[in-house]
Amino acid sequence: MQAISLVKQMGTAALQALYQHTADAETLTVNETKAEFTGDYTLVTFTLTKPLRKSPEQLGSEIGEWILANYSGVVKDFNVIKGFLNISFQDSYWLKVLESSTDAKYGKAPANGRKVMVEYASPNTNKPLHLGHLRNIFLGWSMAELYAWCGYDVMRTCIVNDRGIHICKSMLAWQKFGHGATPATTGIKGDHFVGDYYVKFENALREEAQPLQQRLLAGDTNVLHTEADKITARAIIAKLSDETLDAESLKEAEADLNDLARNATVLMQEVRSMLLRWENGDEDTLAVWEMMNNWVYDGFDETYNRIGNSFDKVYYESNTYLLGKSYVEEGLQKGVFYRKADNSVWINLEAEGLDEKLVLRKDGTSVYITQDIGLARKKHEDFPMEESIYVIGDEQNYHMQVLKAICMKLGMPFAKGIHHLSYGMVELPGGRMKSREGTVVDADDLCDEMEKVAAAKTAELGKVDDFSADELTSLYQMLSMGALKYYLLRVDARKRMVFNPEESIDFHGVTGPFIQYTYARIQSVLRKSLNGAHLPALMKPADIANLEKQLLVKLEQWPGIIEDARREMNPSLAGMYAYQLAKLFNGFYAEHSVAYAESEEKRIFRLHICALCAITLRNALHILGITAPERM
RNA sequence: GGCCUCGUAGUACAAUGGAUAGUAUAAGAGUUUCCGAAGCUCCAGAUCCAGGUUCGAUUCCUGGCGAGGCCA
Repeated sequence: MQAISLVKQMGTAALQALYQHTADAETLTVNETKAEFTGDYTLVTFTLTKPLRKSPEQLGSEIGEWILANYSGVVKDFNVIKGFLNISFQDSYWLKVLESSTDAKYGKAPANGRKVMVEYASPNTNKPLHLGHLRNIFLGWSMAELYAWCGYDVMRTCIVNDRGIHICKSMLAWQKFGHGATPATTGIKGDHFVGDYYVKFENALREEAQPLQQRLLAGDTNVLHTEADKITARAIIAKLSDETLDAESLKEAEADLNDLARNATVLMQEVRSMLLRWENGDEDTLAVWEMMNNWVYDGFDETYNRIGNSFDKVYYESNTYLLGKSYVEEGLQKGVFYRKADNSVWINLEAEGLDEKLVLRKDGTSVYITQDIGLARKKHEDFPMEESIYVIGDEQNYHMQVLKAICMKLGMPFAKGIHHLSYGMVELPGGRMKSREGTVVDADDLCDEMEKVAAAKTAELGKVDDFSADELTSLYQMLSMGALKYYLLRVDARKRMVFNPEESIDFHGVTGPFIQYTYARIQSVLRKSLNGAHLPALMKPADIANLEKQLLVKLEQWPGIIEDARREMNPSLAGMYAYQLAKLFNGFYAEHSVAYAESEEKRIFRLHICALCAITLRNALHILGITAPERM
């Protein structure tokens, strides 16, 4: 049992025995004892004063005495300061932790027979991956690792948004301006190649739309094709001349007018007609579509490969976007959905605290949520999981609430297990990334940059001058990814975060390389001390120094930390833990010599501490998708 | 307009309602005859504002100010 649970258990037992007071262990407050006080763990007694009508000090003493008497095998001593009962454990309790020092999977849970699916990344095929995708991918990967570590059968999946108006834009631009160029003929990575044509399209569109917008502003609505658009435009134009309008509304109105102009262009007409051809299965259109998407996938694969990502199963929207419609009929029959006079289909989620939501348009086409219902069902047919995690940005919080609520109402068996791992956007020091302003940080560029820095720092220190070129490449990969992944994962997933390029390539402080360094350092000590031999059997030391004890206490927490991280879907807990452990180890290492310890018992004892620290650091990094190098 | 997040040192991040609110970075000063100095040690700085609940509030509630997002 984890020490913290043990203290809670002792607490509840004491309350029962002393006061016949039944308390749930989870209601007791137990913390690690602060460094300035004596003790390992602290039970807070303030909370008990009201039901038991005793002073916090009195409760502390009485419970302390009782625990000392009844748990003498575990508890060595206690002291009471105000409402804090500080408990010290026997050394033997902490020494037991080292029984795991030869277990490479210390803290890993056995298989529990449960299945979980993690969906993440989910890119569009019209743009290369960027920094935001990286946070998403690293989170998804790490969640999968956390679940696997906790004994689950995990499937990593991805839904590729490979159809729709956006990819048609790239296709049209390529047909118009590409002159048959390919990634192979130009030497440009496939996803960037296709992305470039998307940008070319947007530029051409802007050029065509601008004069139309000017004419609209001048009151000439004849540039529009439908009567409805003309009416809308007149309303906007009237609004624009309203001098009482605030700046924000003015901007909105201008944007609306701009949309009208864009949609009135020949280019947009061509794109829409291309989408129709695609939907009707036109062979030529499908051929171009397939060719260009494959270029993109080649590019994505290259990036996935260098960042160490892979999926067990990839879903394509082009295969799944029609699935949801079949559930609309089912929903209507169950009375969960209802049809309005205009033939559109809706669901009322007001009882769930949400709104009325459209699930089928009046023309019978599905909306995003309908497609998502279909995919959710399909996933469960493919892999009957208890839990299904969606790693998606927090701008889709509402959408995901709706998806879950609808699946619940439809009585889908997996509905309760749907979790939205909602993460915050990555921003730059100057604010949000904006493609129009060219501030989007490209994933490939970023990886290149990180590798350069890793190479430069490694060369500067000159510790691995004997490495081969391949070994160096592999090391730079580990270090650059260590820095980048740790930087993006150390922050609570739910929160917005700022990506500062300068800090992200720092190798000091709370960083991946700091932890990697600590690991490599321990490995070096173990190599030299053991000289290829096995770790000698643990010998009980005469005493345990403070820094040694702190390490044992920290190591003992590992299995609990990782379970917390999984349950809270927060990999940063594993990241923070790894940093704290590395930090503690470095402090210990500076103070105590391992190889030249004061006695043979101490030397072997410390070797065991080193071994378990190394194992735990390596495992913690592994869960973050980071590889720990033997030397660096 | 309706709904949802978030406001902590210069900056970036921590803190199940608990002890003097932690850590990193940026600045300065130390530290290598000995296991890896990408390390370690020392030295300062913060809870947006106003109320409320509580023995105790960064945390919970109400109002304000500020930032971001979603919906039509």
